[in-house]
Amino acid sequence: MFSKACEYGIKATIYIAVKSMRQERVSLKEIAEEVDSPVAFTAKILQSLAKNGIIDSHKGPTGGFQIEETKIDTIKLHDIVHAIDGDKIFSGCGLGLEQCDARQPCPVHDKFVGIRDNLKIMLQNTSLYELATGLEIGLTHLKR
Amino acid sequence: MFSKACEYGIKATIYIAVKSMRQERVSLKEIAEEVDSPVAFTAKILQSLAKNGIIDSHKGPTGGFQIEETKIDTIKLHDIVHAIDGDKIFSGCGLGLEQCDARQPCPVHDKFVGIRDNLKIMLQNTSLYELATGLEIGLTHLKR
DNA sequence: TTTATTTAGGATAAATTTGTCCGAAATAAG
DNA sequence: CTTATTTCGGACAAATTTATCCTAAATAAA
Repeated sequence: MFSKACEYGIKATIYIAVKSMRQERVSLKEIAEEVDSPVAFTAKILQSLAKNGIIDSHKGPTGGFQIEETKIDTIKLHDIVHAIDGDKIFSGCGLGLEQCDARQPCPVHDKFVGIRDNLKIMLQNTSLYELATGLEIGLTHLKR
Repeated sequence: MFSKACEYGIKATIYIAVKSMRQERVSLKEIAEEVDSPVAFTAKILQSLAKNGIIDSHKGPTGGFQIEETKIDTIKLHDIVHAIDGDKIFSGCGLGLEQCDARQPCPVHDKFVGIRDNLKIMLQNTSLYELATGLEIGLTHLKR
């Protein structure tokens, strides 16, 4: 469903959010450990999240990643996925046709659109805040 | 959402079904043309569909692919996807965790399961017959 | 100012998916 | 039986995704 890059990116962002709610900055190394993801690859993903304004990055000693606390509940899962994978998940024909819409649909158009709308709505309605809170209170986990 | 292999496989199967309803067998070449897919790659996909009993294949002159007419309305989109991609679309954690279930969920577990159940139900409820019929009466299309 | 630490970013490599090529096997028809 | 046609199946190649490595740039602290 999601690419590996997205999986790592979502996990990392949630972890950063939890720490940010405690006014703590986290290093790439710590993130990769806590999220069980390859360090260098995770670095790339965090880079693109930073470029997209989802997270803040700081170089040097005491550097690391963090998220503005006020942003944590405005950021949605949708924003994270979009920053990493673009909108290819949300657009395009289910069977790969160039021209496919309600007027000239492919055989699965309607059914496919329905599912994808569900996905999009879910992503747009899920806030980073609720994901981070669930993790912080031990309701959910990020490793293994 | 679907792999390229799946996209080609679904389109090919629908096309074969339409022809089979007219008691016609179709060659790989014709399928690839009508479905706008790479010939050799399509051959591999048809091979695995044949091995999985979704379609029948016949070698030699007048050979080609077809689907038992009685099967056309019992075959579901789910069967095609499953034959090509296995059940990796239907199982596994949304964030790639090894252990993730209702008791020890990842942060997106519940939301993800909901979407995937929708997808599964849709695939299980969509028959090859309805897809083929829609194409035959010109309601849908497979090219471009 | 120097040093240690941390992210940025480019080059490269490994793995997977997508796609091609070609000879073998089957089989219908002359 | 021979030939032409069609799928089968293995080897190979290209493209994309995933992952690593290394140097540069920034920056905090001694």
